[in-house]
Amino acid sequence: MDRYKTGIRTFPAGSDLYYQGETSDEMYTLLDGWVFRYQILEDGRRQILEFTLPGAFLGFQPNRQAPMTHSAQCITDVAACVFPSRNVFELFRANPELALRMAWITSRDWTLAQEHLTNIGRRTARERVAHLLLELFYRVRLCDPSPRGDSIELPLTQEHIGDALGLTSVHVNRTLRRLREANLVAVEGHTLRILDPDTLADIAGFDSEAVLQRPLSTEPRPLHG
Amino acid sequence: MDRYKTGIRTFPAGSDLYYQGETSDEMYTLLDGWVFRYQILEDGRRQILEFTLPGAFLGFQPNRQAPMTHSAQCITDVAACVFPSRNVFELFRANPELALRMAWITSRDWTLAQEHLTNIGRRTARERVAHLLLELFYRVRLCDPSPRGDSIELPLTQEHIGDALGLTSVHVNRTLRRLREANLVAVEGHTLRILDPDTLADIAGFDSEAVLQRPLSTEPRPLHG
DNA sequence: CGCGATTTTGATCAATGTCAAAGGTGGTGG
DNA sequence: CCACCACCTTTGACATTGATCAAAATCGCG
Repeated sequence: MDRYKTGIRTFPAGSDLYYQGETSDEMYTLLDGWVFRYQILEDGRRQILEFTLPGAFLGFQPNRQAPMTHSAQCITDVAACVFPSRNVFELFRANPELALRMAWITSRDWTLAQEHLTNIGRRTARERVAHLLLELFYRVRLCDPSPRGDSIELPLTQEHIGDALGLTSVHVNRTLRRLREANLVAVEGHTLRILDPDTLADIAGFDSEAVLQRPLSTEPRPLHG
Repeated sequence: MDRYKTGIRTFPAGSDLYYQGETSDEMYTLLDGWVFRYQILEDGRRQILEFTLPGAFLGFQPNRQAPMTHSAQCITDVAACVFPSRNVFELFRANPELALRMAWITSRDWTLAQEHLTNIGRRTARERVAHLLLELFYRVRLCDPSPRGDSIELPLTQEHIGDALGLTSVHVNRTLRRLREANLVAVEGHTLRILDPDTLADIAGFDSEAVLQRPLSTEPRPLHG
């Protein structure tokens, strides 16, 4: 895989890796920083589909000539490994193991999207927020297992959270306050502390197995890095 | 692929192909009938993730030992081609083209899930219903191009629609009535007629390209059939 | 014909959105 | 080092959407 990369590039916070509606001839392995995928409606309403962490693979679309179905924006400054998407399928044909990993990665993304669908479609604001915070907490932990403790760095605004959960940022604010008042979480600045993970998981109906989906040793690993 | 199938089986309407929380050692190519994938919360709330039509591939999960993250239920009587999932990865390794197709299929499912996320998260009830009806209309048409015309058979209850859209069936009913009163659609029994596709697409913010995603000839085809 | 499931409608209620304005915060340039 | 500015958070008052509860009408089917 390394042979095909065009190099490592950095992107400033707020910039987009690619845009919905345009074709993209690059793919990315996120090395450092946070990115989110999102869709925009004509009138500006925004749905955040997923927050992606280092290790994520971005920009793959099975149909290369088709315009991207979503955009991807950097939340923080980002470092990413860039690949041309020109010859993905040839590459996959030449390296079956890569195709397998791609299937694995896409499938995991899809499972996460399903959790998000259920979260948005069938849970209350309180449950949704609790669920997202737990998801991000455990995903960040998984991504960087070193800092044991009850807090992570969370570079999101309340608007990000709202757009991911189908809520307004105002309502996210009120919901977070109530969770704070119940001594379940503490969100100060860009730090999230999970004070009562069990109660929170109970509220959220959070199943860490379903959300985290680690690869098994006998099965494919991530594409890169 | 055919060499690996254990055979064609039929399932009655209302039965489940597999259940969330259990492991499954079978995969299915849907040959005839409608199926939906769904998740259930502890208290019974249900989220329908996707309605699947003939040609769909069901039951693949990258991590075979893990319990299924969702269930799959037959809406109508169903005929499906059944495969053991025991040795998917060996199979994929032996047939790289299959892995590629799997990546393609999963990626398409994921794209559809993204549309659903935006639909549920950021659209009003009226927009959601319009969007779903158009999606199903065009997908059914794509699946069976023979019956040109403005109507399709739609074997869903209003509760199915509600559970797919994060609404109650009561509200779906009222919303459908308003769409009918505006002469946009006609839903009688199990037949859906799209009377004014353009206005409807306008309301729904519906982009048929994004939802339908046909394979290109140079790129992978569906797994089977 | 009769029964269970589904659709339809009404009345009322709760959750969340909208609008508006007042604090905070961090970063940047003078 | 300070002042300013853009952006973010927080809070209040009020509006609206969609949920809930309940009951009647209708449909499909044995």
